[in-house]
Amino acid sequence: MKQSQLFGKTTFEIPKDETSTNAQLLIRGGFVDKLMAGVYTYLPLGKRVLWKIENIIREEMNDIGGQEILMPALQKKEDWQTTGRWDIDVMMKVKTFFDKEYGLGWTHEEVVTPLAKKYIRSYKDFPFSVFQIQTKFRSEKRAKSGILRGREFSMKDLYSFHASEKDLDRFYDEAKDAYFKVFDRVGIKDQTYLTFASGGDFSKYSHEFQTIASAGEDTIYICDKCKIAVNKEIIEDLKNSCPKCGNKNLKEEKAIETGNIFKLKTRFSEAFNFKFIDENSRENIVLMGCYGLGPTRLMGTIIELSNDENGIIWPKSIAPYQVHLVSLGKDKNIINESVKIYKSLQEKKIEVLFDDRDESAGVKFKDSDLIGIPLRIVVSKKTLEKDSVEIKERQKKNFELIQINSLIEKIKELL
RNA sequence: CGGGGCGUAGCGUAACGGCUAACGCACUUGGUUUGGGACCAAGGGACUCCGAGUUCGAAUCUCGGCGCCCCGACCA
Repeated sequence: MKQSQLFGKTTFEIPKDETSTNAQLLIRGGFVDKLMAGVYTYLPLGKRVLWKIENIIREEMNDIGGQEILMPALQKKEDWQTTGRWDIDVMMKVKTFFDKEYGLGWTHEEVVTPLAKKYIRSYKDFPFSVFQIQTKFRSEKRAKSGILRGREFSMKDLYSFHASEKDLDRFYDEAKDAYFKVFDRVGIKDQTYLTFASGGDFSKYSHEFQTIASAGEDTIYICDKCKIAVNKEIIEDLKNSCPKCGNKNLKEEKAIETGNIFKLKTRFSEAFNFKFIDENSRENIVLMGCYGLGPTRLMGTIIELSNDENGIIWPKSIAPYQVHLVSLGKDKNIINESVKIYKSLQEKKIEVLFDDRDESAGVKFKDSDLIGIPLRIVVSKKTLEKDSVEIKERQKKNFELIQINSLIEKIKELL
């Protein structure tokens, strides 16, 4: 992609109404645009990052047998009334000209349960799980912290269905592992803790995945021995101790809830009377689990964790482009060589953003740091005199001069 | 939803109740520059959030609405 053609623009000014790091950097870097409180447009750069995060999640969900579907965001009022959740304050409702009401989905149990019931009757069909990556709507009383808490946001929600509690437990653990694989691949595993939290109206405890960050809204207590944590909301129930080893010496931290998994058990299967026929030809109630992970929140969290005074530092796995090719100077030779390199990278399927703009070196370097692409390659008069280009990793201070004919090799080594 | 703050050009800001609403960034044209947010010259762009009121006169004061941000409560 040529940067001169890129839709979206970097800006030096800090948006007045944004105080969170993620929103400031995303807006300044031209990744997102705010339409209103908690509602953002993802511009080309931001959309690419989101796309990569979603794909990582998608792969891990596929790996544990999740089958991707897409459910409607516009939902039936009657189904929400069935579970008694129609009149919940986070629910956004829409009304037609003829006063017919619909709900906008903030979760999908009310769709997925009747859906599964329609197709599944026999024990032979269990277990199974379906997931989607979709837009959720929540009427937050106060949207805040940039893309960390929006009123419209992207969500991966997985729902699993089981014939026995034992099988639900098994899958629940597999999902837990899959979540940590996602956190590992997007570079925040070390800061992310499996956290005991309240179970809502479904079960005693649920598990959250809490990522340590000063921008976090949650307070958790970490047991260093077990690498697990407890959410403040239940720490007193547990007598201020680790639920695994009883350790009372817990460390308090601020954290962002990046994921949440629940054993729903029979909460929704009962509401919708979702039963199956077992081996003995008897009817049995279905057991369910649900597993949420928000790509947009994950994106914001990663920025909160990975930035410096100059901008974002994207992990390689989710950077909008792998390489930022920056040409300095208007000299024909420089332009020709840069275009040549640009084309050769494209041929090798290396994702490259080519800063071909007629801007000063200062502007280009500042923008490059702000956008935060992992590898920066500079082509200038100086480097060309030695048939070379300069290559620099975003998170490092020093650069290296490298011969143009061995550039591709070097890039592959660094990526 | 309670408390606080703020709405002026695309963005960031200025303007005592009084002249044609000013400046920087961005944008357009021409020229000089090109290794860490360059310079010169010439331009275009505003129903000062909306609606009432006070006043000879309102961006400025008053009331109401809407929006945005922060703190809290609530929440993926």
